[in-house]
Amino acid sequence: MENINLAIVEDDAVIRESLENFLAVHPSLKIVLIAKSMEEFLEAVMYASRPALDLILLDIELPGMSGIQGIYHIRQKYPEVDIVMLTTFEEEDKIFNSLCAGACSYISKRTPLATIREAIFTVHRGGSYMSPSIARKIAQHFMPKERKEGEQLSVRQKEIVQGIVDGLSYKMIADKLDISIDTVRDHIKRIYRALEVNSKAEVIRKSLEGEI
Amino acid sequence: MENINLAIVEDDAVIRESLENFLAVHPSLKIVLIAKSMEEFLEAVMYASRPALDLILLDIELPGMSGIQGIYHIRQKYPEVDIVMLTTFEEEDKIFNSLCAGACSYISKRTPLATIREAIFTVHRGGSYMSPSIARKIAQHFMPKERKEGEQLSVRQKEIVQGIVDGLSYKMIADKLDISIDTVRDHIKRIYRALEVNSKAEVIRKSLEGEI
DNA sequence: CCCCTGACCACATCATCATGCGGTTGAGCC
DNA sequence: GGCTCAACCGCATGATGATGTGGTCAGGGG
Repeated sequence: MENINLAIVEDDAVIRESLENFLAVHPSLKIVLIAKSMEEFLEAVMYASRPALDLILLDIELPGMSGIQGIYHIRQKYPEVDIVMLTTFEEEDKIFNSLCAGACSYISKRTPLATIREAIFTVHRGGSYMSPSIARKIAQHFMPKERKEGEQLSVRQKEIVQGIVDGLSYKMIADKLDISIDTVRDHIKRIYRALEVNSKAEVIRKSLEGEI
Repeated sequence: MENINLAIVEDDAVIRESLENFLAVHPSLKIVLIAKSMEEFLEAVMYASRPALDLILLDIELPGMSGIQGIYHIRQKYPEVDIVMLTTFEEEDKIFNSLCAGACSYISKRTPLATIREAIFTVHRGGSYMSPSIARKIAQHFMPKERKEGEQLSVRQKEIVQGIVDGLSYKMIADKLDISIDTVRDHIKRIYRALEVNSKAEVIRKSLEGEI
């Protein structure tokens, strides 16, 4: 029933070939393209007669263009293709840059081949698989950050912050909370001191990044 | 080697008991507490002599306090405990609210018991497991949002936006990009028109929420 | 060649923000 | 009762932001 056309972009010959050997024998998987770099991949898909690519296994550390840069190129040309990152790197910025660029799965190279294959099917079914350590980093990304003591805001102050984040002016916040604009100023002065900032911009950033 | 003390908070008797029956037989798992609501759970842990709880399986739709509210209470009292959400809901806001509150794993109730048990071990080892459909939603959360046509910014304009997001004043942006402050103003005017906003606040919010 | 566009710059004006100082009032605590 | 503290309010001043009008210059396309 499922029939998945996939591409592999990986510079390490050992990994590339072991992936190829393992995946190729599965009746539902068809490896339509293998490349050692993004440049080679992009070149190849140009000459290929629209291989109806479903999914790409993509390394990050590649010679020339990085895999993350590669994601942008792939999504520009083939927005429908699912991109699965397969890499040794587990740094947060690599993970988030990949996901922000449009990858839909991120797997460690230490993962057993059978699990990688499972992930391919999962992704193709509209799901996603993340290696456990990766998933934990992602979960932590959402968690409330640690705040220095004394950086807590009162309920009222949080209401004011919310107003700022919503793009309201002091006047509008005052109206909304039914207090004087000078009181709004007062609150904001204290908030700035508590958060050690001195502009609405910083408050918004801190708030949106979960540092409140 | 591993020995995990876990609690289950779940109001549905069928699910609760099937979880209990399945998990209890495993030699490494010890179910130290079972509750039908957050209130019952919080009551029970009060009287328990610090059961050295490692992990909690938590439902969202509970009578009384919701599971998401519960996460805050749990993390306040037991910051070290891993929280695994186990629920039928796959709405984005429930997922993200849970993760933001401090859950480190989110699993659909349709998941086979064996997989849930695996997830418990994975989480206890410092990893995380998300159901495929959940993981996909999380991945999509990071992806670049669709923009209305004409809302694209030039490279230079993006640099200006970056400056704004970083909390810089016009003057600082001008210095950084080595242009006049009036030019910065000029760029910002055009950016506001392109994004249909009229304050730095809105630009920061849009930018941080991936709408640029 | 002309036109258009993006990036650059200047000047002007009003609104909003940032910040300091001073003051009241009610809730909670020793 | 006296203390502290959050929330409330007012005033004042300098800095920054928002927006308009107008202009130069270089590069790409018809």
